[in-house]
Amino acid sequence: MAARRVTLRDIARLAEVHPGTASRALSDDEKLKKLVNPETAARVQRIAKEMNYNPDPAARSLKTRRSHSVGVLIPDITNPLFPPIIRGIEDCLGGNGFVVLLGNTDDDSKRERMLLDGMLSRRVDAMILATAKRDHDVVVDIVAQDLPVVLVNRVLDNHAIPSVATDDMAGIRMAVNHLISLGHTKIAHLAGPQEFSTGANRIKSFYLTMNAAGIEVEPNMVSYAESFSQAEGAKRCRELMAAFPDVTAIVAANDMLAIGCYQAFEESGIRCPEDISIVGFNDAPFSDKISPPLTSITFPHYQVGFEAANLAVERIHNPNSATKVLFLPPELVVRKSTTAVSVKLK
Amino acid sequence: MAARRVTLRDIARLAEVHPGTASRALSDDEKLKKLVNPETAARVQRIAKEMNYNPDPAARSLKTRRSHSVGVLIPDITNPLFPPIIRGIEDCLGGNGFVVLLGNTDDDSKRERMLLDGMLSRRVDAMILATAKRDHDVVVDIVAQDLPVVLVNRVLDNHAIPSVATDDMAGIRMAVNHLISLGHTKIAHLAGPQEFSTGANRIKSFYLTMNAAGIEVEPNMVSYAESFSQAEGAKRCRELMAAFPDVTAIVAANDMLAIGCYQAFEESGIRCPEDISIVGFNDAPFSDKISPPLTSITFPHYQVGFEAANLAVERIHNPNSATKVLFLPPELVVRKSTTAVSVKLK
DNA sequence: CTGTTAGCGCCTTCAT
DNA sequence: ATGAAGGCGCTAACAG
Repeated sequence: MAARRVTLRDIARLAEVHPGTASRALSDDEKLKKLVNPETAARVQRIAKEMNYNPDPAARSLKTRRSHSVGVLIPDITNPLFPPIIRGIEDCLGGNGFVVLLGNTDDDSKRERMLLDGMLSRRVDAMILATAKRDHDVVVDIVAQDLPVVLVNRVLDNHAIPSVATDDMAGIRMAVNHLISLGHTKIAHLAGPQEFSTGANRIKSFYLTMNAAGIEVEPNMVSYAESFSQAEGAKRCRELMAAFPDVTAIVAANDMLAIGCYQAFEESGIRCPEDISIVGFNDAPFSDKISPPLTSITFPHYQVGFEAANLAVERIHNPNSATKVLFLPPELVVRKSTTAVSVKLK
Repeated sequence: MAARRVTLRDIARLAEVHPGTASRALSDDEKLKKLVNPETAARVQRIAKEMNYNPDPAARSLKTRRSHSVGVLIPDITNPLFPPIIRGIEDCLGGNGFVVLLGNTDDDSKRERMLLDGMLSRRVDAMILATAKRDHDVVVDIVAQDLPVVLVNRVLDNHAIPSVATDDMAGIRMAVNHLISLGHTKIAHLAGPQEFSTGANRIKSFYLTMNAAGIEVEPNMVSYAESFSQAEGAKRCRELMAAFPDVTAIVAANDMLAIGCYQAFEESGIRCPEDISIVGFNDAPFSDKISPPLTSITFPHYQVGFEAANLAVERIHNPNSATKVLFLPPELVVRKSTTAVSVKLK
């Protein structure tokens, strides 16, 4: 079995033309294709289809220096934020004839480096990173190689690289204003790691929005999580609640952190939303199913992935295209974890 | 920038040997490597490292007919069951120098075919399928091409292909016996699609276990969902509750279906677990966070993926290795969605 | 132990 | 409009 693969020469022989001609007839490049007699071309194409000929990507790639693959680096596919983004990326890339090489970095630079090297040596045509730090060495390395890069979800401070994300500042603004409109003023922020744009922009927006509303943020009422994880959420929340028993609401930098807070609440018998309101960010799948259903900031994950892939394709075809930085709008989803302040007896 | 890539001839020239020798010195194949003078080999390797030489995968692949990539087909990465499995697959494969090509089929054969063709033409060294039907045409096509295949999560009726999954029958047995031990006898089964081993084995085990306990299953107290989705779960649950108001417990073929039931319960004011107990299957992430936390059958998703990849690697290196079918043990996780029967006033 | 040679399958410039 | 020829970077069979 395993019949020998049909090759360009096979179909050339059958069509009674030279392989070179067959190649042109089958070329995607319109300019080349026009150089061949329409009838011959048609015949070649028909035969190719009949034999269901597929050009060998290795051979083609050896010649053209294109692998028709793009590398995608994410922190961890197990984080529910990423599956829809990846799905968007794959759908777009697949539709354009590319294949994706996926890698999980766990936000560990050594791992990231290794994975990147592997992809580079496999000659990916572009990289899509969901792992970017605010000023990311790896990114500059890649651009130095003249390889197209696009960032998803996290962006650079200087917006120097094509990126697609949601507007973190706008999202947090909605979250804070929602709480304020509910009568809250003692609002804490559980911030994410500041090395990522997501962490940094969200905290910045928190301060800005609070100030704009004329509410002063007490020092230390902003707590820094070291990672976007449930465990960190729980830990920081405990500290926060101990230090500020009169806080009536928390803006968490993402849903994982918020879910960690749930755990801390439960431990100390704090009821949500009766005693405290909380809003998350990302609207991860299942944020609506947990108890209480989490008020969160949602954004179109799938589209973010899709558009990022689109930018990558654009860059591959035209490396000098403009450096687009695209923000898709977030939305507030009010569920059961937020409610109007009640007088809280100390 | 983008200095021309360093090639085998470059390092051969620097090492003052013939490219052929350099190739051997750098070969992974120990048998070949031994044919070269240790000193020469060392020199070549040193220079290769200094120049940080990376063999061109396209060229190598053109020659060797190996791509060092394996294709992975799953129904939908957005289904929370899959991320940990994929992570396991990637970790194992990555550790063995392979790269993963991922595709989402949505359980649609046309899509599957297309994706498969793409991967085949890219000369993947093996395929891992999480999409298998109980007798799967696509699978036989792949084996016909002499390409290693391994199945994850879903297996074939005849176990003719290397596979890794959990023991569905054992899992359901635990679920049913748990319910019985809680005093339930009016137990319904919300079955999954019968085209998949998961659906078929779970229903089979349901009947077997009920019978073994001397409980007769009333006709129609088993309902068939057309897909493993929340929507189907809700729909079938409504029908079930309407037809059998005296049911006190449901065994759902997976968590998605169970969550759908939650929705149906809520609609008709049925309390869980007070009025009805339910157990799911898969213990998807967040099944512990929903309300009430779902009693479910868990199994080591990551390991299942990892082992499947392992089998694939084994097969790549030795196509004639035994056709292993590996079942990892499931476990019952009791949470809040199941409780002892209470007398139910009609 | 090492050099030689001959492609793998495709694209593309140069002739014709 | 098509044929011819060379080579992308690497490996492997064959000499020496």
